[in-house]
Amino acid sequence: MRDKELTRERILDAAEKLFAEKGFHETAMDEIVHAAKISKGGVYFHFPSKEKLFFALLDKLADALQYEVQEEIARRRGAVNKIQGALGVVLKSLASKRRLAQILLRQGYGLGPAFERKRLEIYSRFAQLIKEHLDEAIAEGSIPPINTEITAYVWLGAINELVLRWIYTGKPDPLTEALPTLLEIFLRGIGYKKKTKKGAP
Amino acid sequence: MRDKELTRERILDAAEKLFAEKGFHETAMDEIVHAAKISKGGVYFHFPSKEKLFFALLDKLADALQYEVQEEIARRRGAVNKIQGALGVVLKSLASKRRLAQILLRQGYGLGPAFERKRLEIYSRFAQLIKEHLDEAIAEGSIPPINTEITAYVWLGAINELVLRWIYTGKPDPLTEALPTLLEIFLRGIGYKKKTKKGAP
Amino acid sequence: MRDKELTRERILDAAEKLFAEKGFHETAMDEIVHAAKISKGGVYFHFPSKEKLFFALLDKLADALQYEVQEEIARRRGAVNKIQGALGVVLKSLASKRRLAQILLRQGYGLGPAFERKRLEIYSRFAQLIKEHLDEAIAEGSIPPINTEITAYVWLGAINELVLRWIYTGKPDPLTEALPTLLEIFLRGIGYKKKTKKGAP
Amino acid sequence: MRDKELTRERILDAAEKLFAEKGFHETAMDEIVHAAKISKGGVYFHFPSKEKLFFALLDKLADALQYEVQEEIARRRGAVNKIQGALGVVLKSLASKRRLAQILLRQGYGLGPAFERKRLEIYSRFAQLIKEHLDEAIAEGSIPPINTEITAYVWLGAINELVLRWIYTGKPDPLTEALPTLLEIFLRGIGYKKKTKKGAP
DNA sequence: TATGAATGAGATTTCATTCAT
DNA sequence: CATGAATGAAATCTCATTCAT
Repeated sequence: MRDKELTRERILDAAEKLFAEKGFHETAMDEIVHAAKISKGGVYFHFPSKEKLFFALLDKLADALQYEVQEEIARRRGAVNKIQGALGVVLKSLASKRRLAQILLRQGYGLGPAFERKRLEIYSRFAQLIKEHLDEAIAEGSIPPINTEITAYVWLGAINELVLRWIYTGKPDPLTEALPTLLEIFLRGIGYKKKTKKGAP
Repeated sequence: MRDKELTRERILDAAEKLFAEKGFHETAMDEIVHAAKISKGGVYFHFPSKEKLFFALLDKLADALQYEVQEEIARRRGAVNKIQGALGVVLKSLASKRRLAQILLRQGYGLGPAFERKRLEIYSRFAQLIKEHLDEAIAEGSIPPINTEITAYVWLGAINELVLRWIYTGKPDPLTEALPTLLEIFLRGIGYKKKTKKGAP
Repeated sequence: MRDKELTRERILDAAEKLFAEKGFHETAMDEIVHAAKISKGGVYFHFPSKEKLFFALLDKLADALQYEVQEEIARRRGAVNKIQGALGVVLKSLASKRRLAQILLRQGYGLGPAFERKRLEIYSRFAQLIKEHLDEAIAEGSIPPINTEITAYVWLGAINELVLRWIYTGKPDPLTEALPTLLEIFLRGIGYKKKTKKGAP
Repeated sequence: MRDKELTRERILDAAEKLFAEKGFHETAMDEIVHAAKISKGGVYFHFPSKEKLFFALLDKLADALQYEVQEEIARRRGAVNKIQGALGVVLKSLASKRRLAQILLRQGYGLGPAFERKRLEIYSRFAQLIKEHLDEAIAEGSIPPINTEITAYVWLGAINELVLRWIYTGKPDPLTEALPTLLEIFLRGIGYKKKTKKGAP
């Protein structure tokens, strides 16, 4: 029982490392088998195919990130504040876990319909999260009405691109240095105006 | 003499169709050979490898799009106006040429370092274009200072994601329906304020 | 477990037959696969490339021949006598195993540097064997001093050429008919004088 | 007319260089075409196939070497003396023209029956030359009777192996350093006794 | 004579997956 | 649960040769 879980984890860890470094097609099952110190049959016992293994990994990573984000959201008050916190967590997480970023943001494109569906599903989870709080912010009156669905995808895409660029060029260093500009663009983009201290013009 | 160019085009056309439909790895050279009505050796005479063929295609498509964008930019006056025009052209182009979108935005991720480098190179061309005009807008005083490089990538990523989603879900239909929201978010995000008619409050 | 070894042998046997008959380049992996009654992947499981398979075969054959030679050497007394025995064994072996001769003597030339290095390595094993006993014969006083290294290669080359000619022209028939002349040339060449019965002039 | 010959020579030169360096199979017609600064069709105009080109080259080189050898033979008197001169010329020629050695001695093995036939034909030319003078030496009474055909091939093989080893290991350096040992082995091998000055025992 | 684009059969190699042990 | 030898379809790429210009 316990061992079973351990083996599964070992496989997922090996897969995470290799998929992140080399991509899905460039990684051979043999390599995963070797890195996980298990046999071929062993991997196929736990995961029925390479594709399913990849998807299981995506789910695992997305779940973990979503969990962190939701923790942060729960910790904060106010829709816009929650959003700011969430963005910060995402950037910090991706910055500190390069592999996570590589797999979640880079892999799963152009690998055929099944892969794209999976990616879309995962992204829509996060888009939904953003959308909800944007809708809440509008309801609160913190920001003017806007198409929150499009906005959510705009934000996801923006983050995706910035992180990808950071992975490859190393800029900005650290990645989180982009956070203030990003927040400025995002919040201004949705018409949010910082509350000024009393007596401001 | 002339025929040489024609054959090259025929190969590129076949490759464009197939790569767009099925992706890089899912497309076999045999299929391209067949679709282009040429022999295997013929393809390899013009392109030394499948990868090089793919890159040549990316360049060709990116060049065409960039050309359209720059035409539009040249046609307009005023940095912000140019930017608006450019975004419109990009969205319209991608909307009307699904293949272009599929190849430029979807392929080339997670296919290994060489592919990512190429994608980065192409994206940076467009980022540079955006950046230049943003800098100009700041110089003109049309918008307040901002990190224009990050902004450029934010925009590219946002467009990328929206188009990808459109390709898969068909929403929004038509894609260009997203343009007003997009412009609103983008322009507001950079602090641009629509010039109000004289006498407005 | 045991089967693994058997498969390996089956592949090597098929390769021996085909390489001997048709040469390295003229033999397709497909033919070996078919002759060995195994799958393509099966061959590649045991040998990572056609070249490596060829080298493994060379080693196997050279090992076997060397073993026979050393057995004969151990069986005899006296350096010159050992040498005579060894030459006899080599010629008899090559004469009775045409394939061995074809592969060891004919293949591996002009197939690129890696092949030549291998051939050189194998030949130097036999050259070393000859050299040792020549040195011993000198030490014993059976023959006058001479450059034994050059002599060893001279002998190898001579045998090589004779056997090659025999393979192609069938002359001399049988090959071993050349043995007396060969021994005469070789032994006289190193200044060895047959011990004459007592009282000879 | 003159140009035709020049082009032919340019092709042969390029082929000589490449075949010597990389071997027959490793050398692509494209490379020869490029090195000879001619077009594909041009090469095929002068030589109907790659194989024929190779054979033409072998003939050219063998002819040149044979010419040198015969010049030397004509210059000397006495069968044994002629033989000594011929061996010296061969070794000096091969030593100074590495390419010649590489092609004449290394190539043409294991490349299929046509190649072997060609090699045999060329070697038999030289074997014949040696045999003739050995027979003469016997007729002169300079050496005792012996199987001169076998002896001729023994010598050829010995030279072949020594030169091959020199090409790869660089030893002996210079190659001609092996000449005295070689002559000693060869001449002693055929029972030749150096004429001693008057009054020798 | 010369060119070089085009041919197309064929070669080696890869790799996800299976299954007897 | 685990092993790893074996499968076999499929993929990319090579290259001697041809032929219209």
